[in-house]
Amino acid sequence: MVTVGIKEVAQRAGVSPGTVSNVLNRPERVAAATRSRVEQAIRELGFVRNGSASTLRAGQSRAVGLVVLDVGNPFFVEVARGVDDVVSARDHAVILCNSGESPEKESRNLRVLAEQRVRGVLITPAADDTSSLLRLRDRGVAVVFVDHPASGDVCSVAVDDVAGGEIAVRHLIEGGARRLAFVSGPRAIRQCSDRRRGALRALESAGLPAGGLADIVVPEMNAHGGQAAGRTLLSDGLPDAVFCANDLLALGVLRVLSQAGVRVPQDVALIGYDDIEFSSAAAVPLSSVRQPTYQLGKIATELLLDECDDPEGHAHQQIMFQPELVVRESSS
Amino acid sequence: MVTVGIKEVAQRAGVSPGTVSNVLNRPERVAAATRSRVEQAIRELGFVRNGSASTLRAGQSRAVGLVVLDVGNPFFVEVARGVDDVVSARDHAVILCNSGESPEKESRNLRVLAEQRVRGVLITPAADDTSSLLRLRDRGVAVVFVDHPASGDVCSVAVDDVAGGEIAVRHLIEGGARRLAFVSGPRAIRQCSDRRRGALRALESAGLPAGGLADIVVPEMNAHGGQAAGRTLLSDGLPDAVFCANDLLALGVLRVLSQAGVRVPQDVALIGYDDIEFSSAAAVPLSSVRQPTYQLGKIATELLLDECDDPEGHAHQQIMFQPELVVRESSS
DNA sequence: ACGACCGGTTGACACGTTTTAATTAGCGCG
DNA sequence: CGCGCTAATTAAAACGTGTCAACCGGTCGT
Repeated sequence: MVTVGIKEVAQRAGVSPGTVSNVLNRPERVAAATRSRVEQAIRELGFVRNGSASTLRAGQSRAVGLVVLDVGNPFFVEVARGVDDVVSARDHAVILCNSGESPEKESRNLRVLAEQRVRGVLITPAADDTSSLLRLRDRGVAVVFVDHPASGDVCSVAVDDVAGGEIAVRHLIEGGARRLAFVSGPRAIRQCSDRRRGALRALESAGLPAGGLADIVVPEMNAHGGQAAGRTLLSDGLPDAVFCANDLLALGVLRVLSQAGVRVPQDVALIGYDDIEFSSAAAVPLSSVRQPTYQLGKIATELLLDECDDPEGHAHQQIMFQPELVVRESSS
Repeated sequence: MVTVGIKEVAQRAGVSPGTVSNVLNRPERVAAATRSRVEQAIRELGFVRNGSASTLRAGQSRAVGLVVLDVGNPFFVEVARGVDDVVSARDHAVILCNSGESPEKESRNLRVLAEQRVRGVLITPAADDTSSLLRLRDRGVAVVFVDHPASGDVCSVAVDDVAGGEIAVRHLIEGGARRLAFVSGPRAIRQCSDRRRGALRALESAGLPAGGLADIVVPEMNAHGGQAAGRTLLSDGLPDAVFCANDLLALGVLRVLSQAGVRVPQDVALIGYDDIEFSSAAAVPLSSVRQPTYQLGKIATELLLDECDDPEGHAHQQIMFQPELVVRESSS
């Protein structure tokens, strides 16, 4: 493998390396004739710019990192689409990382991103301790929280999860439920604790005791976790209704209950969260709480790149969307 | 932002930059006392190695590219898990790219990967023209085809799609179907044409005319495409059975048919492909053709990294798995 | 006691690009 | 005809790391 660099191109085109660099980065500064000569040399030699060298010289790359809790969750895939569209439009790249809800994997990913000298990081933190992120920010890497509200000195884009939990549970109560269960991942995940807070608030408004909400915590917020939760529900005795912290959990629960002969919604009402595409196609179409997912990614990225492009004149914003109840068969 | 590099660390630890580099890359060559002094300096200064400089010096990065047809498809997400596990275990990183079945986006992605000087590329090609990939390979970037059989001079890991199409359609015929429809993405996608070939072969074995298979081609192999196909089926007149080139298409078809009052499988039998997790939880649990998805990613990555580590002593392999029929309600 | 040897460390250079200041060529105008 | 001006191009100096040959002080073997 012969390494063809900028100077081989220069030699072939009969110009200096600097001119080749100009053709690549500020074509308007070089005479048309020279430019086309250089471009031809590039084609003939199959030259590809060395990104590491550019990045080294520039001090930072034209990439941003996106760290999500679970790439297997369609919610985050949709967020990633929003991110990717904006990032591509601004001629940057995305490095997608999966933390799998684990703080250790998260910090490993952040280290890699720091080594790559990304311009900024979009992240849904796995734990409430965001100190390492703020350290990153102090080292000059812009940070925006996605689906995680922040305070004051950092940008964030989120959806009101307390409100979401509240409308979900209010809906279940209006359907006649009195004894409820809340299925979620670890409480350390903010989405889980907030949605639970909303649920409790709905109970309170309805004059029901907080004890009316049974907590079922599973280690991972996916369909397997949901199935485990479903088995717990079966052995512990069924409530009137189940509120799941996301749709994957709800689908898992639905599956186990159905196999055990429990009818949804007649025996147990069920509602999920995120309104992923598959929910409407489920065995029993799933009620859910819809979030502006694509927008979340899109706006977070715009905030991030704006901050990168003008770090001084940038005012941190905390944006909060409102979720929306989607009622289907599983709860009516 | 002060840039703290290897020499600031060296100065603080009272050693030369070369020694710091050795601590980072070959810790065994440096005396324990010196090493811990350097490590402490690293911690105190919050030093993070500059990946671009390493890559530049080394000539290639410790990353591989993974280019898939659709990150929204759980099939590829599962492949990506297999890739990620192996890549992480070998202390590398993966850059995930989405070609969206478009050759243009694919080549854009490949250019970025080439600029990043990745060690190798795992790719499910969007079109049959793989010449640009072979050019990449000649430039020293290892290439492994994923879910795409190759010939001779390149590694590949695939599943026998002709056999998959055949067992799917044989199953439908055994269930009594005579007039069939095949819903797929563009014929240029190899998976589509191969599965169709298998379907035709099954028809032939059963002594049925090739005209018994109606083709419905949609631009994208996702649930939206499936819904479009479903509407076409409704307006063109229903066949006895529908074979979809993947589960997302099948879920879309199922949805439209159900809404129109068509009963599955009584009025129309339906089978998908990939056996994604959601298929078993669908309104009518979906029959499908299962592939060793995680293995696909895992083995492809091992092949790739082996080739990178020993380019000379590497013999290209073409691995072909056999798919497996999974019968559920939608076809029985 | 002397040379060979060895583990540990150093310094300098190379990797490929971008950028800045300097140089040259071209041109109109006095 | 020469002056100054602009446009085009160039040469050289970074960016931060990895490597390699050289070096140094000490230990072992004869």
